[in-house]
Amino acid sequence: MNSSALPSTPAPGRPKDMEKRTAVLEAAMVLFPSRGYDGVSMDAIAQAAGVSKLTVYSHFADKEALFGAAVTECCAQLLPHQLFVPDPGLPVAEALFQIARPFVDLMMDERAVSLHRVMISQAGQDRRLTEIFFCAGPRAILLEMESFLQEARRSGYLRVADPARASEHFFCLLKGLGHMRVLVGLSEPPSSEQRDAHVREVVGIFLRAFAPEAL
Amino acid sequence: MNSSALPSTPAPGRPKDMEKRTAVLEAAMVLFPSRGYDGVSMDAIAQAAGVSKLTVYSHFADKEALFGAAVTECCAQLLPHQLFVPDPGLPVAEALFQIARPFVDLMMDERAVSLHRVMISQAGQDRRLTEIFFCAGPRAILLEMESFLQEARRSGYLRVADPARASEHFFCLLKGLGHMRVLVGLSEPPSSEQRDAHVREVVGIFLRAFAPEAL
DNA sequence: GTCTATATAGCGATAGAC
DNA sequence: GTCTATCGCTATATAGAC
Repeated sequence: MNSSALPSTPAPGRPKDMEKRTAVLEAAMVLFPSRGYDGVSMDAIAQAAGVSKLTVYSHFADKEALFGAAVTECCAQLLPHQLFVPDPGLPVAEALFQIARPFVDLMMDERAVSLHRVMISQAGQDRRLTEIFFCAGPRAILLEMESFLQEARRSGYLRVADPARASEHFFCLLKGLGHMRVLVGLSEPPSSEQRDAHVREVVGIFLRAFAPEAL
Repeated sequence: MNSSALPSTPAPGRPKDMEKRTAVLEAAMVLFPSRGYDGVSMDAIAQAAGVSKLTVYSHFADKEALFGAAVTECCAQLLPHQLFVPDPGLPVAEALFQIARPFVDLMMDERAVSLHRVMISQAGQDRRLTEIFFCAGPRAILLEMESFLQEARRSGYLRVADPARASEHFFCLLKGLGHMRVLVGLSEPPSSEQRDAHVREVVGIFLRAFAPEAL
């Protein structure tokens, strides 16, 4: 598409183009989650990016388009961070802990919390964007867990009739009331020790519910 | 305070006062949760209430005060609706179902969902308001469940070391992924049959995790 | 392609008539 | 106590100079 090797006309003038575009996008990725869609103006984004407002409009059609790009990029950057795959051959309880502990850290991450807030506050506005968020976030994690549970069932370590549903239960327990409290701004994220204790408790419940042998 | 029996001066002119006040408050209780704090203007509230904008300002100091009153009233109207007390003498599984089923209905109630959305989107704005919401909502339900679990433990029907934590787990499982999907606007609330099945599954998990005998 | 300056519109909150 | 009309401010989006 883009001819980039012509000496005379090296594509009519776009050297700093991408730099400014990413500056704008990065500013939007910080401001939108932290202050909400209505809470941040195009001026604020332009100022934070160190460019003029019209430069923002030259790269993104309007505010909604910039918001969509920012959310999409946030999803992409937050998730692959760590896709919870436990070491093979570990006892089930340990494997579950290795999956659960980074998940709790992710859920308490300030950026993830802000992203949740802004997606919830924009519910019903842009369905395609919601699906992007959900598929890149919750859905991806759930699928990872589902395949782990299928393997554990095949090996006889767990008795899960419906791995997809069991995955939902597991992560809902992990989020717990703590996530809700942080989401509404009532609590600070828990300490590392509190997270450890919480994860251990949840893993215990999950095992009592789905382990083949009775405790 | 208010002398209401003087024939000559029946309190200098306040007959329709409360009527308009409630009209304004009811309009705010509908509009704020559905369109968000920034999404609704004082003009819109005045128009929906059928009064002038200055009438709104005569009853509520500013937009924040009106928002606070609306949220507080929403909490009061949504909760006492049904404070989940099961019939005494019922089997534990049945009692849990009687607690859980109306809770799921409440969580899927459009007004409750909208209230969640607006509280989450306003996180960090007004801490006192957040506490009003949390105490009137989640906290009240959790305390009810906690006392039920204490009684069940005393009777030997359940083996819950920490009733408060077990209550959290129970309701987090009940909310499940479905609540999240509705919250972000990805799914419609589930059908009555789906809710039944979900509640039965969660009660089963809870019992396998906390019942004294193994399944 | 980028910036300063501006058009247009809507917001929260207020002043004065009845 | 209630309403019409308006101020002051800020937002999105655009027009013209370099």
